[in-house]
Amino acid sequence: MSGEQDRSQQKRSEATRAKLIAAGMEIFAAKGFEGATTRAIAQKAQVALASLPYHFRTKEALWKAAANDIFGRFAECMALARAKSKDLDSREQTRFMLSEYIRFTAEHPELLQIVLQEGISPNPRTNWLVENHIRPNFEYMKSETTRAVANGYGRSGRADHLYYMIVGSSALPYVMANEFECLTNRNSTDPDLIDAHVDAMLDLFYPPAEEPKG
Amino acid sequence: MSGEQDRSQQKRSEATRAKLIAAGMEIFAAKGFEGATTRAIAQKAQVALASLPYHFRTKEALWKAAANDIFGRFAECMALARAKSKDLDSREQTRFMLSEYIRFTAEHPELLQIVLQEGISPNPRTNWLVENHIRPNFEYMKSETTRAVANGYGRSGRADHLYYMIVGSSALPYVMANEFECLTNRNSTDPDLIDAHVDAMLDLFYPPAEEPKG
DNA sequence: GTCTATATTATGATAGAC
DNA sequence: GTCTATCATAATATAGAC
Repeated sequence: MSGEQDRSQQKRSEATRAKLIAAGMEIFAAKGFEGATTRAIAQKAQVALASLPYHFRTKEALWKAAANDIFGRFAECMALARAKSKDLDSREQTRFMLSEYIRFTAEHPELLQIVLQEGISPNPRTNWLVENHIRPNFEYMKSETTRAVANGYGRSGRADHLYYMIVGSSALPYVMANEFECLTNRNSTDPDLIDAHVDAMLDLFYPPAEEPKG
Repeated sequence: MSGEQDRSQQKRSEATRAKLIAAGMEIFAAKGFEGATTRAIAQKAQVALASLPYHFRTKEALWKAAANDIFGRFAECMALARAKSKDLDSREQTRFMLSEYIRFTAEHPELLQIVLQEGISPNPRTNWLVENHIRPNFEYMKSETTRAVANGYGRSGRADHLYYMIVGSSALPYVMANEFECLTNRNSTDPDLIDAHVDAMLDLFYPPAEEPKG
């Protein structure tokens, strides 16, 4: 029946789109927009080169689709973390959110890699990223750090510096996983290393409440 | 006289080399090795395209020359800082070294930008960078953090994480100066902002000795 | 919808005049 | 040593068969 054929073709089309987004994400993250080639993306996705302009019209449209995809996953992860931690006290909630942020970054370094690649030098994608995805997270992180200071356990100081300090110290081992391994002969995404990193980060930015003596 | 002509031509040749290195540094930092084009470099240097292969044979050789140049400046800056702070006590010395590191990064974001661009994904340049330039700095930073812990004012924890945490939180506002401005409408290299960032970093990683009470 | 084939442009490197 | 002109290749995007 043609109805079944339609559905089957639709599924195959959707699968091609998804493969292109996954391959694009990987290569955009690794090489940046200009360094990534559509040939390399199509090859990694194992589809014909012409599928890319067919599904996304341009390289830039694929890039935006990849960015939307990874930021969507990130938003889901953060929403889940917020739901999970809603009954904790303020300090423990903040600590949990930061630890989940670090773990997401370790599992999906492409997020920060794409942001970095396009945030370094002016290009048409910086503004798009900032207004569509980065600013909401920046505002959330600001509210979180403000609340932490108000409740007596957070670092004071400029919110914009604090944002970049937290992002930088959270993400660098995973963004530079390649260099990390080259330098230390260890994989920064080993569960042991991630745990140690999370502990060090929490201790640095939001140390636990001191045990009452005696 | 031909001797004078020789010297004059030698000077002009040296100037062309220097212009290519400066232009290359800027463009490699902004776009990465693969995203940078020799045409763009030659144009920014205001020399003919053919001057690049003449002086450096390949794009890769120019990239190495640019990396050597910026790491050379960095080493000079750190040596000077060490000399200047040699009479301070351990804590103040460490604080001074970190503040000079941050200020160098703010003035020369190309250093970390180049490291980032090539440290994200495996390529023939990662190893070269690590063994020629990054490892010595990593070892120095490790000795510094170890000494800080031994003397009771440093953060304990894994030295490799501490390295990436310090580098990430020091450099991100300047590496992403473009995004920073887009997001906050301020220039991260404003002297006021740099001072505030240095203060926040020192307070976070190496807080000053507590004033004795009364 | 997917493929092969191709038009067009831009790239890294080279040749040869001056 | 520097330039203009060019080669050979690889890039993005499109055309057209199936």
